[in-house]
Amino acid sequence: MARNVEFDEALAIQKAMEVFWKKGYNGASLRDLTDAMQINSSSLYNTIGDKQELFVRCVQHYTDLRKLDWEKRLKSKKSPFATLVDYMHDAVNIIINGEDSCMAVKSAFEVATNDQRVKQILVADDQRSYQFLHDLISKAMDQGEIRADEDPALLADYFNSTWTGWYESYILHKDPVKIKRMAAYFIKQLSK
Amino acid sequence: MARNVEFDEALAIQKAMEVFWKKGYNGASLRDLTDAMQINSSSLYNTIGDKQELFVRCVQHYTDLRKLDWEKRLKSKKSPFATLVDYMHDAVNIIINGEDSCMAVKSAFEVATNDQRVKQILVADDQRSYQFLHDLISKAMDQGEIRADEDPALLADYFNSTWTGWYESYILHKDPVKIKRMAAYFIKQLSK
DNA sequence: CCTTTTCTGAAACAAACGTTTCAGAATAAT
DNA sequence: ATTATTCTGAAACGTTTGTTTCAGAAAAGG
Repeated sequence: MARNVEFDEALAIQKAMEVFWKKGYNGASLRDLTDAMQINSSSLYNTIGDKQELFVRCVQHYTDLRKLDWEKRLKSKKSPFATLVDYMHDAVNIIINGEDSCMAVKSAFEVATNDQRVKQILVADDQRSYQFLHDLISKAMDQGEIRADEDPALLADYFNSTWTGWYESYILHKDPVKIKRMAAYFIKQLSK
Repeated sequence: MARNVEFDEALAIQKAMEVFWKKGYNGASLRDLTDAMQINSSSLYNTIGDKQELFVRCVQHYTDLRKLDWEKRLKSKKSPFATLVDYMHDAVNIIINGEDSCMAVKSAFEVATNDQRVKQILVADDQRSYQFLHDLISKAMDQGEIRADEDPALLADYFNSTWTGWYESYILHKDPVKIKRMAAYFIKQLSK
């Protein structure tokens, strides 16, 4: 008996995510957001909610995309170690070619200490990332592709936390070679 | 022929730094800042300048403190490797016991992409950190304390970027053991 | 002590903030 | 076609933002 929502909510979230990604939570104003989403603030408040709720949805969306990527990679027909190397390679390219650093990392430092819902989403994301790495590392050890004298759980944690510093390094130095050399060193250490 | 500034500027910068450190640049309001500094905004604008200028001064102050710490450590009478291990140990304790993560890291992700002056200060800080590590690693190699088959420049870069991820990990998981195990693994890899 | 310069406190500033209101347009079901 | 319900756009809401103003208090130098 009534009208339907006019705008594409998924698309609007995507656009809002890009704004938050670039400007951060506090740096993005509601005008910035509604301009990008191409909707009126009344529509936003009627459907999604306030700024915090919108941010939560955007972070969720961001981590959903990563989840899909990991699931796809786990189905790869390459060997576990080759899949790991591919993943590392792609991640380095994202750091080097991306316009902004990882939204999950930025959000962890800016808002995860204050907003428990955001923190929870990021924790879940981090655990999936860990699981992905742990899976591949364990399999690679079983197949003798990487040395098996280390704890895969430790290696997964270590791997998982290594990226973040590379993002920071690239923000400061914009030096692709630096990142590539660190990645190569990391891979070399895993295998030997 | 006239009055002197009434407040202690160094102390005021220290207080402002603590606010920025905790809330970030965009999250800290001028009221938050002047409340902590215990000065009127007119005094702030007469002496230091606007919010951006104040932030620059705070980041500068933060990195000055780090510089002093590195200089002190370089004068240590312990061996280079022992100094490195001490440094790592202290850094882990700061991550675990500190109320907030590193202000340099937070600022890199929040403002270094927009504010060139802040970026410049952080780059200089990063280079000093690199130099500190490179010094110790080179000396430790010369003395046979760590294996000398790696490039000290690469190791210093790698070392330098490793911390950041540990801060993120601790924000999300608040797990001291996780951090300590990663630190132990790192040290073990250097020496063997 | 008096003058001159400077600093301080409180108030005010316009602009921007996140959010709400509401009349009217839109549309699904009757 | 009418009705009932919902969505949209523009405007306005009260706060808070960063910044400025200015009268008066403070004090160094003559």
